Amino acid sequence: MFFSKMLIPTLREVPSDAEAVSHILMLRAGYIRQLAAGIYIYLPLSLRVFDRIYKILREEMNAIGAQEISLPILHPAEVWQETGRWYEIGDEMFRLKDRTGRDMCLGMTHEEIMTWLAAREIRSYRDLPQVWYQIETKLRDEARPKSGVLRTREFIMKDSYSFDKDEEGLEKIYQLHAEAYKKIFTRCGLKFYMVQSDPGMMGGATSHEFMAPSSAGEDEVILCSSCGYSANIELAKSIPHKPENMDWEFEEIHTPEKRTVQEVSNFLKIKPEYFIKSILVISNNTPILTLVRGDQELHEKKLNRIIGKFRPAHKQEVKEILGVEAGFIGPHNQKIRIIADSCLKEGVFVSGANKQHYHVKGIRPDKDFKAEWHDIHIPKEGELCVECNSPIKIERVIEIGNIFKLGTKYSMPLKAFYLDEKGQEKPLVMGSYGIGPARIAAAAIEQNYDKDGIIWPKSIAPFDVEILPINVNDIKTMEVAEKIYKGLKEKNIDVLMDDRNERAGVKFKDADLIGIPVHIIIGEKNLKEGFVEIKDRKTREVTKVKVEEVLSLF
RNA sequence: CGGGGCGUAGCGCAGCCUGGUUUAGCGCACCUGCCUUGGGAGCAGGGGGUCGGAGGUUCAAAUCCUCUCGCCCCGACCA
Repeated sequence: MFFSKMLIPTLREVPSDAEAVSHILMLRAGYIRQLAAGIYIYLPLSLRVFDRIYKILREEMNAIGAQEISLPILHPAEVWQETGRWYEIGDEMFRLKDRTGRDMCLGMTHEEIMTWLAAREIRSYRDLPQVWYQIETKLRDEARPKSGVLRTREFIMKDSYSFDKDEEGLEKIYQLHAEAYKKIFTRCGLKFYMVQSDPGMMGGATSHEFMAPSSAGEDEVILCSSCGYSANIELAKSIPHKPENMDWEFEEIHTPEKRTVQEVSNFLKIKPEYFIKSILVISNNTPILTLVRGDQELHEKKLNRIIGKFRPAHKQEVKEILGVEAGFIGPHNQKIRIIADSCLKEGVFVSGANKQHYHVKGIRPDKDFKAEWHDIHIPKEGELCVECNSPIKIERVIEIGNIFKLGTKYSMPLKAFYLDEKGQEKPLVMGSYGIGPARIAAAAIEQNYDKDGIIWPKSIAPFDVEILPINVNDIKTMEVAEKIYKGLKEKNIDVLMDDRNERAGVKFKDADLIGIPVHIIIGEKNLKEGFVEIKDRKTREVTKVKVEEVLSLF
């Protein structure tokens, strides 16, 4: 491919509304343009990257026996109504009507449609298992599209769905997917972790996420380097360090106008880790008192899984329900439900006294209050692993894939049944598995760039080699350039030739920006001695090579 | 949806506070010519703007006021 024939609109300056590295570089290097919030145009260079990612996806999916099919993006409402998601999902679903007034929606995922198909076409245990996948567009009306291509409203996803006769079969195909995913991300040149993830409010099911470490990510995971425990921070458990046990007697202390943990801590000269932080929340119109240690924060998602939807109580409500101003509330003598973080189970603490301007010191769990114990704090770096007691690390990550055990959540309502060996009708046991190719590309950039531009992993680069003839008006230069170009193409190497009549600086800058892994630089001076240069984009190492020997290196 | 920021040429920005010396400007990009060819060259000439939109105040609005649309960031959300 010749540079002059390809749409590669590079930008010298950083577009003002881009912040994430991958966003800036994809814009500057001429890979994408933005049409509207969360809606992108993919230019020729990015299509080449995607094609390479798709190829890897197909190879690895086919290798585990998955079959590619293609489902519509436009769906009739009825299918979604049957599983109830038509009603459960809110504004995130794009909805529309056809000309006859029939309700339709744009697919944000394809469990319903795949199950619809399975319900019609799978009848016998002899047909099982089946794994179907597609690489198709999804549409979600995201509340906040962000970070360029990382969170968009329209995006392509590789999604596969497995149908089995039982849990055992599901487990097997789930593991096959996990292995395939590891191969895929490894082949794409990414650093990644497979972590436990929140299966959502549906309960029961297991799920894992594949996470590429990057500061541009929206998620955080905790990692234990000693036993390998890894989980999304939304459900990750951890053990906070235990402070030395104090042998305080129960006593009320006057703490005038001292409300926050920090204020009381300073006032009493007692560290926050000896405090019980009491937070009143309202769930289902019922007040619940939640307790975390003074140096911890309440993890709303974790609490959400225990008590369902909730909101913090208003100041006025605290006074009405507990009879004392927020800031002086505590767990003892409370009659309402109490949920406390496990790290408060042992020890002697300070908390509000349920009396204006007073706190109590020497409060003991179980003796002075009863609670349901759960891990409800936000984990912090350096806390201990629940599995092996080693210090944990926290890293920011981009979610690049997930795998889900669905069970019969979709097969039941959509009546996707099969007949087993005994002629008994049973629901298909399902799993679903997703990968976002655009996120792979963006994560690859986030993990591989320098001040001059992108450094693509070889496997997903838009081209393998870029040839840079410095002076296109020099006949000898062009002769050699074209010879190498042809030779590489014959070897099935994807090569971009910068045939533009531009100054050397412009070509070098653009080549570095675009990030093709290998550059062959053809300059007049070197050529006089029979040499060209081969430059490694990543290491910037340049080697002089005899013109005749170039092709043998590839 | 809450909080913050920003909309002036393709891109990056100045001008706005304090309305009129602005025929709306600068850098880059673009077009023509010369020159140049190893890290985004130089000189000369040139094209490109309903100042996001609507309404209002005023003799006069990019500039002040009201409404509205769009985009970005933080948070909530993310089946």
